[in-house]
Amino acid sequence: MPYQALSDRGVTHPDVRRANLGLVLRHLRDHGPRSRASLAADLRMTRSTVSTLVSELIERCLLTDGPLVQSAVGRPGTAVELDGHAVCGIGAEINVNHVSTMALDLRGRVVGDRKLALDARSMDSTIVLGHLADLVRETVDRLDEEGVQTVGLTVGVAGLYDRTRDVLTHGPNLGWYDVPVGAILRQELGGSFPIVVDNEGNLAAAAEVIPGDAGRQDMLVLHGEIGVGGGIVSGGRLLRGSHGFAGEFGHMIVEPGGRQCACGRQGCWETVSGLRALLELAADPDDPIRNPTMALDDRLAEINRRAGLGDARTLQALEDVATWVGTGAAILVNALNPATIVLTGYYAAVGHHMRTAIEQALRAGVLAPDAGGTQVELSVLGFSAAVRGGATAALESVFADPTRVPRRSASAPV
Amino acid sequence: MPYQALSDRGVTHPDVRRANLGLVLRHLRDHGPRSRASLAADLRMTRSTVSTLVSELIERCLLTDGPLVQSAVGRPGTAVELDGHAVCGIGAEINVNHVSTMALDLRGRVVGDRKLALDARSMDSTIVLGHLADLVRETVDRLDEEGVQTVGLTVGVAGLYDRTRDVLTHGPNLGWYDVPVGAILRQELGGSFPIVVDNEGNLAAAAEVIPGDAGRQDMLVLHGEIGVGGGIVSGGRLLRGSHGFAGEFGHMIVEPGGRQCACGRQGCWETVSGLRALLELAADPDDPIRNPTMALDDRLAEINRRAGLGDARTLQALEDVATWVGTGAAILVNALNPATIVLTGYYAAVGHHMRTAIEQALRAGVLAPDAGGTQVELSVLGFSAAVRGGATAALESVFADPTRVPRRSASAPV
DNA sequence: CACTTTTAGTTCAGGTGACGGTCAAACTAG
DNA sequence: CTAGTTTGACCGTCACCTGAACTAAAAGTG
Repeated sequence: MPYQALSDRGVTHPDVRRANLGLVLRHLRDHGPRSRASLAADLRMTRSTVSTLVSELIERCLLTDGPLVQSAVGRPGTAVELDGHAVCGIGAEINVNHVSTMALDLRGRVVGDRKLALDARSMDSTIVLGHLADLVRETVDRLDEEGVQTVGLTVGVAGLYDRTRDVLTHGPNLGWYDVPVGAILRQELGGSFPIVVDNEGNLAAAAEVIPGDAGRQDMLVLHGEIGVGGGIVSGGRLLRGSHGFAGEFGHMIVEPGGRQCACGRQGCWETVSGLRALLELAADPDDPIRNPTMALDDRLAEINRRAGLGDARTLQALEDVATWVGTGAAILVNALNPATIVLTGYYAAVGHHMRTAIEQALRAGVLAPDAGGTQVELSVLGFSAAVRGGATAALESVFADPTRVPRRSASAPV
Repeated sequence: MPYQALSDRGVTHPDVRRANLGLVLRHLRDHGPRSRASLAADLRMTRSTVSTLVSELIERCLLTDGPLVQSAVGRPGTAVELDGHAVCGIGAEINVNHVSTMALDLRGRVVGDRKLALDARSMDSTIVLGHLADLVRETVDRLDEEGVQTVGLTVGVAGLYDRTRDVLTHGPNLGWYDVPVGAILRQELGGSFPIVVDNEGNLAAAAEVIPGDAGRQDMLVLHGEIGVGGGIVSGGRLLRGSHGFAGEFGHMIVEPGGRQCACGRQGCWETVSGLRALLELAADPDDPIRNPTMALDDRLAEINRRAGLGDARTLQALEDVATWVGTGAAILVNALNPATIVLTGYYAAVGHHMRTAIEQALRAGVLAPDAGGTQVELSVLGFSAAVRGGATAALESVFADPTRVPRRSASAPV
């Protein structure tokens, strides 16, 4: 009989410890550094309990004592804060024209950032994954020399990733079908840290969660490039669906009998809200912004420039596309009632010219008054959202169970 | 400073006890009666721990010793099973033409079922709620005399119920706007058990969850009547959205510029997939099945009869509507990737004639091959789904924390 | 039939870890 | 300098899970 994950198992005393260690760690992440005494007040624990928890977290190099904090009267407390110097999580991304990695420390700071340009379509998948493994190995080894332990790797791929079978079933952009990405990478990199593979859009969505921000716990994240995708966050957690295929918004049919889509269907949302629709509306075929060899950032900058100058055609194109974005988003808002819609990808770049029309279409298409209170925001993460989300997901395991990081010698006094 | 729910608080030893008591209770619910020893094996706890947990649950009248079970060799164990005789949860529903309640015991058996016909539109909301409170009070008092304690009431209303403000903001069917249903009922009924109000469609969706059935943990529940609504279940939990407005599928615009909807928009899904669309396609205005005074069940039975006899117009109408149901469902399946779509309301009644066309439209409209593995099923709960879901939701609090039910004297030996 | 084996359920000592009280330390206010 | 306040460490107490020992009840064996 194969290993079967039991639905649940009994809670033991070490579980209590784990839960409380995680609670302290997450509280410091979500609400910033503070003294042991205020931690105790916030978390309704006794000061003695917090003291032992904090000292254990310090032994595990996850916290450090910080500056003294004085509050009105009494003995000042010593603030404790997250220690970024012991562990990191790594996020990676496999795209058509590059593979890249990003390492984040416990505080969410970038401590490693690699990118390798390649043409994935012309190469075998194992070769591409080998290159990615090299990038990861270099990052891990370098950080290891600095005493930083890698706690996990989360890889984002463009396509349908079946999490139940751990296989990329459909990666049309990469030309990959039924590739067991996770298994191949685990073989390449060994088992010193867990390796998880997920859909790129889902990871980018996860990156938009801001711990402690109520408006960022129920989100619809819309990612626009040539294709349109994204993710759904509910109660701070990513909604993946039964196989992990959730978030394929681009192929919702919003206009039956509408424009032909690359997927073979007609009227998919991305045919009217994707980057191609915007470019075709905004410019003639010989216009430089429709030159595919030009860098995307530059083309978007040019669109912004023209819109800023009041160019009628550009503004109209942005408005038309924005109306479709809002119309499609309204469908999802009726179903999901998110607190926030976060626009990423090219939407984030030119979104300030689209926002009004999006919000208008949203109010028109959502049953609940005022679009059910849903706010539209532009992402500030840029195109690194997916790798950042991957690294964050890897770090999440430490916040969930700090005992995954081994105890080291207590802080050596100098 | 008002009471502020802290994001989290420390885990204490009594919490361990609570968690383990709940674990045992839920395991018996999900997997059926079994001996203490097999509980220990399933939950990875020691037999001694299970023994104390079980005896505490018996003291709280939530479990009883059952028959002996013999397995091959060795001493037979005494199975323990859920005891239905101590507590119940109550679900209620406020509809245009009736208010109703249903009480379920811990095993999910119906121990009370009341219904009062009334015309809600012609009455003040407080009067209607007074009638509902009477119904609930009678049920609670009767059960109380039998020694059954009510642990909670969950009320479903048709309309947009804002869970953050605890107010029915928009109830067009009832003609209710900004009615604080929860507060009114709490005043009527006193505070002896918690009262929660939720959207009817959401509760009906929650009722479709089958504990322990993997295919019923990630669901899209579609409820068809004149309007179309439903709910989303993710990981066994209802997705409510930031204000509780999730699940308003009927007003997704699936056909821009399409048929006029009662909500004022054009092309809403319910204009092509609701009961009215089916009736108008299937029969002329003077046909008895379009007679609104005739009971809905009878009209649906007549449609089934005609379809069964092979009537071309009826079959074509069912197929046309089913194609729209599948087309709209495909939009949501792309976004959510549920394991199962459960059809309720009139869909459940005539769904066996719609299923093929729905599945075909689903496969055509979902990016993932084979509709992402999503299965279409017909609900067997009928029109009582919402009250049943409400009662289940109320009982859930006991499964989450069995210590909510007080200890009584140990089983009196006769 | 007595005896061994196997499984079930209870009892009790032991260990983990949170709680609560005490106390020294460190600061402010008068 | 003294009184008052808050912090953080230390320690006894208590809740509750674990594991070993023990009894109970069945089947199999000679």
